[in-house]
Amino acid sequence: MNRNGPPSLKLRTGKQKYMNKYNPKKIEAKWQKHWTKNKIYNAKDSVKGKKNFYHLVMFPYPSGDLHIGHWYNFAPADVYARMKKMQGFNVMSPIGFDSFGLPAENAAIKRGIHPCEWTYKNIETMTKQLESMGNMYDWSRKIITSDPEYYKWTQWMFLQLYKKGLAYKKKAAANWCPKCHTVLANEQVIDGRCERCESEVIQRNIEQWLFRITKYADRLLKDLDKVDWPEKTKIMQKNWIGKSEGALIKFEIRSTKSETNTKYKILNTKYFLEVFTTRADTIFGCTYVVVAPEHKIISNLKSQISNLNEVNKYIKESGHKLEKERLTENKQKTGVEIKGIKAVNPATSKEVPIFVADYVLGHYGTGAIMAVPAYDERDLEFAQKFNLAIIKAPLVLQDEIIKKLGAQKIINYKLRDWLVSRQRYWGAPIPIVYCPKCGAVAVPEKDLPVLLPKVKDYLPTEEGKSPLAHSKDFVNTKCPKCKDLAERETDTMDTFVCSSWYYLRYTDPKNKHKPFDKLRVKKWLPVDMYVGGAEHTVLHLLYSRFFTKALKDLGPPAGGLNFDEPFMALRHQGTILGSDGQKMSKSRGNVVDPDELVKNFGTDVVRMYLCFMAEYSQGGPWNPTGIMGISRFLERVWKLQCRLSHSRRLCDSRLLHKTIKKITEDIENFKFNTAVSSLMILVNEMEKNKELRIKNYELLLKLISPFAPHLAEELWFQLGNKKSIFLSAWPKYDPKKTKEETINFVVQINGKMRDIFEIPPGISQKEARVLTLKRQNVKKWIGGKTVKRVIFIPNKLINIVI
RNA sequence: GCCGAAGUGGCGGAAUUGGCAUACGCGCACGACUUAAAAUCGUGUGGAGAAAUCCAUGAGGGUUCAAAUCCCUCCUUCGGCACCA
Repeated sequence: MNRNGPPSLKLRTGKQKYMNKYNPKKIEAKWQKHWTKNKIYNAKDSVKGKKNFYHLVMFPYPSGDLHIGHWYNFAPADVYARMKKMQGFNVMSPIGFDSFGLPAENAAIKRGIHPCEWTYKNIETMTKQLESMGNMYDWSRKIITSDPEYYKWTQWMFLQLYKKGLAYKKKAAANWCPKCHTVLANEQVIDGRCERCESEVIQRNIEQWLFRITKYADRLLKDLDKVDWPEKTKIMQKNWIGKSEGALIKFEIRSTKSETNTKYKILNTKYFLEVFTTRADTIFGCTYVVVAPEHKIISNLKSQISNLNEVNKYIKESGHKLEKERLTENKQKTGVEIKGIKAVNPATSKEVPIFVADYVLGHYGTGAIMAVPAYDERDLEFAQKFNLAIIKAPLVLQDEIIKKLGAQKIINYKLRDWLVSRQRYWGAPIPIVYCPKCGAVAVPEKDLPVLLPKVKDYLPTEEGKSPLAHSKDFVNTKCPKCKDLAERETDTMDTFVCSSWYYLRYTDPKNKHKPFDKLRVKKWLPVDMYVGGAEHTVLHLLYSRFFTKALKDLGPPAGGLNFDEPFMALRHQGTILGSDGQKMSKSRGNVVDPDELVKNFGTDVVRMYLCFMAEYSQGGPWNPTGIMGISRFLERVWKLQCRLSHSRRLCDSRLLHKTIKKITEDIENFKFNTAVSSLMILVNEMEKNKELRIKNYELLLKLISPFAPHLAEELWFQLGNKKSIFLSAWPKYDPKKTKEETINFVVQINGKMRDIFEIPPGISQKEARVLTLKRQNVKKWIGGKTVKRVIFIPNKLINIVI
């Protein structure tokens, strides 16, 4: 250890020049090796006398390059984890790779390399990059979601959900990306476009697998109260789940055979059209009703509809529309009246026309609405276009009318079931076999994993089938039940399925018999602190919460978890922009390369600058010269060693205690920028004295160690310590010493600051007044005028109103 | 359109139960060291003014002894949702 430097700093005091130079490259490599060798960051499942603390960052996708955004997520998070460790927690901070999924595949296709090779090569590169950060990861728990040892259990999870009816297959319109050749979950469609390639998404009828997340809508909403998450994120999830309370109201249908006959009659078998509304109070103003194109009334009553051809033509046209067209801003409302039938407004008993229009959504509520143009903008627009009656009828009491009409109160959610099948190669195969006799059969658990074959032909196809469908070896199998010839499901799972349970696997990454050991999970979960991007608000974060709840409900052996929220606390990092204030992109040429920065400044400088440069949740533009400030600062910390002495002279014990308090609280609150600033103030102060007590230097090293772990460790050992600084205790402060000895007392005249002087704490208003009025400055400002009023804030200020 | 966050020196940003606006850093200027430069160290640095002082936290109003902070109206930027009845 430390063969090149002096054996110990203890003797180097006073005039002696520091002999060794701060060489980040050398010490960073040295300590990274040392930490790995001594496994100081490997977490044991329990340590006597220590509380477990599960610290988690969102695991990266192996894109092949650890960019500055990753650094901004991981480095400050590591500062937090290191402080927790030093505060005496048994911290687990694992890392892995979310390696299945569309983007890897697209990139692989672009470069003509097999997705598998591409992915694992990237994992290798990124592992090295991650190691260069010097974070306190427990590498022994590394997981890779595309490893059969991992996706075996992803498949197992699917089967548990399937057995409980939480996974099901159905044929229905789904979001289809024509470029990626796959269906997408609702959450993956942004502005009517594919979130990956930005192609316009179209609706396509395809057989697909879904998870019944809607069953958990209410709990997903309610349990948000249990977690310490950014309010913004909670609100976004709430909006996404979209709860609304309303009523189902039945409109009876009357019909006539001919268009000229104006008399409508009740049908032989009574038929009711049910609408969902949150505004039952406006029912007297309902002048027509609208059904969605896919509403079953059209086929059910087709014999009664006199303009069936026209209606069917409209339905066909609206079905061909792009999802985007249906939702754009220049949405011109379209529709067709369904002639031959009328609906009866149950409140007024009047007959109203029925329309089919695609501004009503088939999948929400009952797919039918009562239109009240006087109280609803959308209905108004439609009514104006089609010349329909607009009646501003007085509102009635909601509850009373619901009762009177015998309507049913219900709750609706915007949330839709999670579509998990993908017609792509690079994912975990869905473990289902189709048998001509037995139908869909789950692959027995003992036969898992269903291995993803390494096929040459991994390109996606337009026909709506996974590339796996071309692999006969894969498709052809035997029915697990009757042993007859059968075929495998060829779709793979959405990568978000893999990431919905990875935080559980970290507790038991090598388990061959179970996805995880329940006791181990109990020791670590729920996650104490989760740090990652806000872009996952309605995807990963919602899905993981669903998984946790489902696993809890499933009970043993699948789950039986004793918690129903996976992440108790959550923090988001902001986005780092290029120095031009724009999003970083290769075409703009404003990309910041962290490897280059590490090469030039060292990891510690990069870590600390990321902490310092902005408010963490905010982020902001990269300032290429700002990093110099941190580089200089660490250099100065290094050089402080030439001032070391055994003298009992303290730098300023109040400042020391105040700094400990400030930094501890700032890190706890993810205010890394002001924590670094406090460190700078402390160092500025220490530099003012010629001598620095070793004890105080050690304290500084501890405070700086989460930010600049390598530098702190090096200097810590140079001082003669034999154990890692990260095994030492985080400094504590004396609350008494964080208070000022004297107070800078502010004098305001008419609310403006005119004087300031020192007072001992705790003096009374009377004393303060006397002292104040004696001051020359104050006399000048009062100038013989009458004092009308005096406001005194103890230990702060006095305001004299004249 | 709806929901949310934000707007402070030349720049990144501090300051929030209302109480010294601009901490800390970058940049800049001057000085020391140097043959010189870099590095380093020191001093200064919101604007106007000779000064006393005045003016400044997106704009305009308000509440208050006192407002970056609270209220109202508006503007701008960013993030999310977007025919969900």
